[in-house]
This record gives sequence, structure tokens and C-alpha cells, in this order.
Amino acid sequence: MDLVDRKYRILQAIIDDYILTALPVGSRTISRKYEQKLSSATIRNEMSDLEELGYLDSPHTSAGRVPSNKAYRLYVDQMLRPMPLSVEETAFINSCFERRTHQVADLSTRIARALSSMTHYTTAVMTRSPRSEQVLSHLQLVPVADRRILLVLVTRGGAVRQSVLDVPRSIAPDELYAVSRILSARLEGTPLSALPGRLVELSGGADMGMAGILQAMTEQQPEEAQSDVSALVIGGRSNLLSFPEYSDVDKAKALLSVLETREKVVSLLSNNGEMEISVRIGPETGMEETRDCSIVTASYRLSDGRVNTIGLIGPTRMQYGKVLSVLGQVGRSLSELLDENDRLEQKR
Amino acid sequence: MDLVDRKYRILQAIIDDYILTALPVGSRTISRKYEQKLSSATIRNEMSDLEELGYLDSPHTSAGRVPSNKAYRLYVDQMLRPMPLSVEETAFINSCFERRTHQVADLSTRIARALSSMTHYTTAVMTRSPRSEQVLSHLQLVPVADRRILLVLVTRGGAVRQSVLDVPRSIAPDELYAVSRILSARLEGTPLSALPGRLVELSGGADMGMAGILQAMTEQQPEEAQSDVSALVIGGRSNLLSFPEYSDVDKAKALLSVLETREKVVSLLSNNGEMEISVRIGPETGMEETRDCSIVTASYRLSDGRVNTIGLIGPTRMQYGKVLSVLGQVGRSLSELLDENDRLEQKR
DNA sequence: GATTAGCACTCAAACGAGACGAGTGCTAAC
DNA sequence: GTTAGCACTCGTCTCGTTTGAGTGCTAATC
Repeated sequence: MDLVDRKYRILQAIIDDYILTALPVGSRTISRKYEQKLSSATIRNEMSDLEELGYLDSPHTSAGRVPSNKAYRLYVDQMLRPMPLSVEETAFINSCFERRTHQVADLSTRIARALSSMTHYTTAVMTRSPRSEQVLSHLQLVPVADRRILLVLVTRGGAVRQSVLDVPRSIAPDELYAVSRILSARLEGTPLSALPGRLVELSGGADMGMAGILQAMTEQQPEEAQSDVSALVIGGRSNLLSFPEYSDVDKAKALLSVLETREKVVSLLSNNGEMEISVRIGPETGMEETRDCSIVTASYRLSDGRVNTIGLIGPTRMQYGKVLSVLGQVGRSLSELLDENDRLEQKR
Repeated sequence: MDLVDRKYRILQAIIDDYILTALPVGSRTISRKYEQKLSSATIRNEMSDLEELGYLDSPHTSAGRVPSNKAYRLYVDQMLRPMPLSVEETAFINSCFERRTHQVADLSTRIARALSSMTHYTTAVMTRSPRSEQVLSHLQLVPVADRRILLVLVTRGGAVRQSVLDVPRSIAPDELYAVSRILSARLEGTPLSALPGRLVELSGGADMGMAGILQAMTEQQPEEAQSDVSALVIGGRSNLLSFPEYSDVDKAKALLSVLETREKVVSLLSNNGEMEISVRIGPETGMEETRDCSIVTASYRLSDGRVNTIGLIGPTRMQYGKVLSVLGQVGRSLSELLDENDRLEQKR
């Protein structure tokens, strides 16, 4: 199924042009703009072949040709020329990560904003904390109100989770500290996923005072803890409306609705297997509503064991080259930031 | 400027009809659907008067009339008939607040979802924590990693803020607890707004060990603390695209862009003075981009001193009756939930 | 004096016929 | 293998026409 050089070049030209203009590409356009040695008739023949091979579709007889999903696939896998970012662009990305932060939500928001402003696509950033992989390092109970305490869980990697619990009796700060010490010592090293089980075990031999706290801890899990996804930020939704493919309000609405359903966004960001960067085109996105979209995702493992997934969504006619370069640079800047964080931590 | 009864009724009919259909209303429609005793010619004369009085606009000579912002104002202030919710609707709202929660973010998300699904408008929920009004009740430092600690601030009302700090040396958990006790005792009762100042004072007489922590506390304020707004959730954006006024993609895009700018949303939700429920129509929203929108906001004071503002945004042709009833019911359900929380707290 | 029937007038939207033009496929000549 | 040429397709644009909902005004009616 190898395409001879010329067909290959023509196909590439068509895709390039279509990505740029969103208009079906005609043979004449190619012969003038890309392959001046060849007449439009020759191009026409080649295009006819390419259509037969499944790389091109024609909306109707007298329009030009449009790349098929198969063509985009080939384009992404083989035709993509590395497209270096301008100095300004690199600088811009770096500037977004200059200030240090430990608030993952802040960082995600910044990433989302930066990416959607640079690419003009919609960006979703998700942070996953696989509970099975996270191991408790420290536990602390903090008094909040009379019969209300704050439970803080710190993992080995340094991730923090907290939730407010109602307890059946009032507990003095000093007692709370004592309980924290005991629990912290007993539970240190437990994977978060095993925590509920361990708590039940412990409450067997616990005295009355402790039992109430343990019970509250088991029962009052925060909603967030139900899923692994701890933060989900979406930016640049309005960008979608600039694309001619969404000049039809109904289509735009359908896509925006998907973006409003947390589970759907999570699933769109998720099924990229173990790839670091993945490009899914049209039906590969695995969702009916996004059959005309492409999704590019990149995942990074944070030092605390959490996984950050960054996704860009747009029409299949996506500027893959640009998107991949930008995502790559973001990845580099991000690891730099994280490394620096870690280094600072070491040095001190 | 009082409108005689009949004019008043006719105006009301026009607004009702326009809100329902989004189509300019003609004299014939009114005479058939609303005022069957009167001929279209009579209505026509009245409508002409109403236009002169500034209550109606005509898009062009041969279309019907459209209510002006002044008309909506009158409608909201005087014409609104209480529109009781159906049993199902009330039940639905209540069901959204059944599960108790201390996570304001969860609650906000639920409110936003419920409101946008019931009204088909876009909902924004904001939580403000006026630092000047919040008074520290307890402070706790929790070990996170080698030279990294978590600072937890608990206010008298029971609100919790936390941030991760980098400190210049490694501190044992027990020392951290001792420092927490000292600081907690010294700072208890300080308004959060006065905290930075107090910290500087304290670091004057502090020993070396403490000084580093105090410095980290003053310097490393989390981004969130910069503003009073601690959470902002928006739901039902795609609803906007169902309204004929946004069938023009550019208009939709402009409005969606506003919703993507945090500061703008905060400002839209904010300037309702001290009203519990406020309705702002068109230019009253105070923003160029929303001159064709109306915004209804409701504010509730939470028991911990924070203020929750719920806002609905849609075209000026908004179903004010329905929106106000739903918001009212949400307010009731919400206070019930909060009261119950408080009662539980008392009883135990 | 208020109401209404009647009528001329307006104007956006819907419709339809052409003209246009970008594009194709095919054939025949180079 | 390439290309010039040509007939054909079909969406889009343009423009005049029709339609119909609506208005304002006037004169007759209650």
C-alpha cells in the first residue's frame, strides 16, 4: 500500500491545504500552489487514484477533495514535519510556568489557558491520583469546629488530600494530636486504596474514643475520592466556535455538551493507553459525538505519583504539526519546572 | 407615567408572548390570544402609544413590536406573577441537596447543574470568603515532605484554607506540632486580612527555627488567596446555543468568551449591591458584552462567614418568573441544608 | 370619544430562474 | 506517462417576484 513519491506529495499538499483553508481542494489549486511542474489534469488522475485508495473523499462531484480519516492518520504517522516554534512562542510557554506552585489546580488552569490561547483549540487538563499507587506517609487530624475535624492525608510523593468529618463527640486539640500520631504510625505505608480496609481492622481493637473517629473516616469519604480524577480544568471552549465546521450551532452545541459532562471528558482524555502523546482521529476518539473531532493527549507523571493528562480537541482538520510542537514544548517546560521543584527540595 | 389598566395588560401580554416565542409580537396576535374583546386596530393604537412611551421597540416597520429594556424592568418590578413550581420541580431541587457535604466546591457544582438543567440558562456559582470578616480559630502545620509542609488555617466559622509551603530546613513532626500550638495560641482571633502583618510582628522576636517558617508563611501565599473568590463554577454553557438570539455564532462566541474570563464572571456576579436577589437587565449588567443579556443573582451567607452567589445568565428575554421561583426554592432548600448541618453539629 | 373596519403601504423572508464558476471525468493528441 | 480540451455537474450567488405579517391612517360605527 506504499504510495509512490508523487502521490504521497500530492496527498500531503491536499491535507496541508485543507487544514489551512477548510475548503475542499481542487486539482487546479494543487498544480498551481504545490506542484507547478504538473498540470491539473495529471493531478486529477492522481487524486482519482487517491480517492480509490481511500485517502480522499469528495463531498459531491463538482467540489474538490477532502482528506479522509485514513489520510489524517497517514499524515500524523508519517508526513508530519517537525515544526519548530518561534522564539516568542517558546518564551511564552516558559513564562507560563515561571512561578512555582504546589497547587495542581493552579498549574492545570495555567496550562489550559496557555495551550488554548496558542493553538486556538479547546484544552482539557486532568489530574489523576491512582489511589492504588499512592501510599500514605502522614495523617493528621485538625480541629475545625466543636464536633467537626479536618482529615489531612499526605502521600509519600507529597500529594495532599483532605476532607472535613463530623465526629460524634467533641475532641480536644491535644487528644486529636495524640490520635493523629497513633494513626499516622499505624497506617504509614498503607496504599490509599487499602485504607478503608485497614481502618475497619483498626476499629476492632480501638477504644471508644477512637472508634468514632475511625468510623467517621470510613463513612465520610469526600465525593472527589470516589474517582481517581482529582482535578479537571477546561479552557478555550469559545475557540470551537471560530471553526467553520461549527458554524452550525447545533453541532457546536452537541460538542459543548460533551465538554460539560465530566465523565465524557474524562473518558475522552483517558483511553490513550500508555502512550505519552497520542493522537486520535475522528471515530478513534471512541465517542459518537466526537466522530468529526481529533483529540491529542499528552500524559506526564508528576513526582508525587499523580498523572497529568493534557488534551486538545478540535476538528479532524487539526493543525497537528503545531499542536504536537506546542505540546512537546509544554512537556519540556513542565518537567523543567517539576525538576526544579525537586532540586530545590533536595538542596535545602 | 402610570399606565392605565388596559395598556398595562397589553404590555404584559406582549412581553409574555415575546419571552415565549422570541418573535416580534403583532397587534393581531394580541387581539386573538390575549385580548379577544379588542380588535387588532385598537391594540395597534395602544401599541403605538406604548412605543412612544419607550416600552416597545420595532425592529422595522412591518415586523411586530419587541419589549424594550424599560419594559422588562417594569415587568420584573411589577408584573411578575408568582409562578409556583410543580411538585416534581420542588422535589428535584430538594433531591440535589439531600446528601450532606462540606466541600463547597461539590455543593456549587451541584447547584450549577441543577439550576441550568431546570431553567435552561447558564449558571455561575461563586463563593466569596471576605478575609476581613474571617477570623482565625486554629492553625496547624502538617509535614508533607522533607522540607515541605502543609499550612492549614481554620476560621471561627469552620472554613478551611490550606497551602503547601517550602521551608528552609527539615522539621520533625513533633517540633511542627509544637510550633503549631504556639502559633495557634498567638494568632487565634486574628482576622485573616491582618495575618500577614501579625506574622511579621511575630518573626521579630522569634528564634531561628521559627523565623524560617514564619517567613515562608508570609511569602508563599497561594494564588487563590490573592482574591476573595475561592470557588467559581459555571454550568450549562451549551444551553446558550439553544436560544435563537445566539444562532449567530459570533454572538455566542462573544458571550462564551466572557464566561471564560474569570474576572469578568466575578464582576458580573458581584455588583448586585447588598440585595439578596437582584435582576439586572441588558446594560444594567454593566458590561458591553452582555448588553443583550439579563443576569439574575442570589446571594446567601453561609454559616462560616462565606458568601455564596448564584447567578443565571440568558437573553434579556428571560423567563423571569420561572427563574425567580427556582432560585427562591434553591435558596430555601439551601438554608434548610445548612440549618440541618448546624443543628446536627449542635445536637451531638 | 372610543372602537373598529378597511385600505394602502412596507419590508423581511421565501422562492425560483439564471448565470457563474470551481471542479470533475474522459478522450485524444503529444 | 502527460496534458490539452471539452462536456458535464452541482453548489453558490444574484436578482427579481411573490407572499404575508405587520403597520399607520382614515372614515364609519357604537
